[in-house]
Amino acid sequence: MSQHRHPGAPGRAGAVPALPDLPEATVARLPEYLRALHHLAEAGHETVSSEGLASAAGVNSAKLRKDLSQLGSYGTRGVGYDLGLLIEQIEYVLGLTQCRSVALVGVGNLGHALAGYDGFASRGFRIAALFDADRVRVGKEINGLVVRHVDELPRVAAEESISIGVIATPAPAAQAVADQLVTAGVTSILNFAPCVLSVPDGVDVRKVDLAIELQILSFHEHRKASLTALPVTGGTGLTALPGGLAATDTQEAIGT
Amino acid sequence: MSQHRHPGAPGRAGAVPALPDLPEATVARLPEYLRALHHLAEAGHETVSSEGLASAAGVNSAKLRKDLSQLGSYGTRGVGYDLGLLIEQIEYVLGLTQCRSVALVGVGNLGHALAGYDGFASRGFRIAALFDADRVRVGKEINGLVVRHVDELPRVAAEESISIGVIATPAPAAQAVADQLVTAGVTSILNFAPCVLSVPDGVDVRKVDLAIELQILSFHEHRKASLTALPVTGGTGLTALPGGLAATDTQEAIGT
DNA sequence: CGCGATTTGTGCGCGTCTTCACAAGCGCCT
DNA sequence: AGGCGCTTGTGAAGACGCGCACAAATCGCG
Repeated sequence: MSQHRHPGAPGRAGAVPALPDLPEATVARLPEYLRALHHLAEAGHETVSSEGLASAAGVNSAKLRKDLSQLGSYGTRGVGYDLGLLIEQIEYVLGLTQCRSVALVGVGNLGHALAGYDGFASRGFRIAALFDADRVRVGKEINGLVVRHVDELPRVAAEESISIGVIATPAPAAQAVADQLVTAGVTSILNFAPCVLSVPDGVDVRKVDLAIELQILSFHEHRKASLTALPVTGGTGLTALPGGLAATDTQEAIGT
Repeated sequence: MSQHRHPGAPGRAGAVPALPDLPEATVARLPEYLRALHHLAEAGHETVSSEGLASAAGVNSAKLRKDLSQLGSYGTRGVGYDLGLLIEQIEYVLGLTQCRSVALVGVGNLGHALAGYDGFASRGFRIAALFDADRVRVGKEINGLVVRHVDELPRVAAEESISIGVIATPAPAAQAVADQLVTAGVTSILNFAPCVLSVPDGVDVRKVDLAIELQILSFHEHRKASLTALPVTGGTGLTALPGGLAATDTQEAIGT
């Protein structure tokens, strides 16, 4: 235990070390920690305490320590965490040590923006191919990539060893595209179309629906409005706090 | 109890009926139910069972019933839910009976796409103003709206009675924009910038980070790859299911 | 060398969310 | 009118996640 044991250090060749089955909530936060770590590293820091990293990531420090402890013991008591080591570990666990190729289907309004989004490349993702079903868009060049027809998906996916598919088509076309992606061997899909995708077992689907986010905010607006309408109920109401409180990720400062 | 009581039917004038304090997880699913309901209504259905609506929304039927029961009793045993009534109720709870005005700050790559996204208008949101700090972009017209300088935000926000602010700026500018939005009286923010926002109490912030979604998928890819590397452990491995299984919202079909 | 300051790692209690299973209620058919 | 099948609404139990609080460990300094 005293010896630093890297459960899955990149140096260890072959024999994948069976990732330690992290809780889903932890996995969802690791990318945020990673971003905060890179930010701190660029600022010149060598180490960081759980408190410092937690505030940079917008989470509770105990939660952060518990999350990191699930990756192994990479901190030093009394000192904190070594930035380089921690970045290396999280990137390994997230599978970012290899550059992953992404296929983007649907270069309409949103797809066009995604194709040009530089946040992907900077995180180790390479948009390897663009597809669309509209013959008008096929052949157009976006950000150095030529839009291909979606029928070419199986062939190109095999050539480029696509590991993630992004669906940015209208909702009616999304299921067919998902089927084609699955047939082409893609086992992870990020879906921006506002619909439920049906995929076989073993395929991961994450959905991002921009309108849903607004509707959730709308609910909270509605609730806040209904509360201020009867200001008698609550205790002191909105007591103006110091104001330095950071809202946690996708969570409102009010309520709890 | 036998009498249908609408806790907050839109007909009831004045005296906001104190929304019944829904669980956050339920609120996050209501928009998905709403979308499925509209879809079913367009298909000509009058009523729907919890099973039918659940599969259309990609969730467990028991969960759906519990979610809807928190709004009140709007189903009929032996029959199901009345589409029209349920749509009306959910829209009321989510605060969608009034059209909400949205201010979009940052009309770069992503912001440009958001400004042209028709999924907002169809859900009752009106993009009322566009802002940017770059003088080059100010004055440009996008989708019938003129881009204004961000300094005009306070004045315009008051004129247009903005209720939600969307931040689509680069990360370094996001905090300053958030501060300006808060100062202008906006209490709900949707943040696309990859950074943590610090806002005073009472302000809701939801964050959407496209790169994080990809990193989560990358983790699952990595895990799946490490599992197939040792095919002895699991039971029968990927037993090809009938294939009609719907993946639940932002949740993978594998695992658990 | 010892001690105190500091920080990590974690056991534990609590609240939330999910799921099962079933009683209660409704409509239809005979 | 009565019974039967179907569906909702909900109690209870289990799983999961969160945050406190503290023991264990490490560094620096006298």
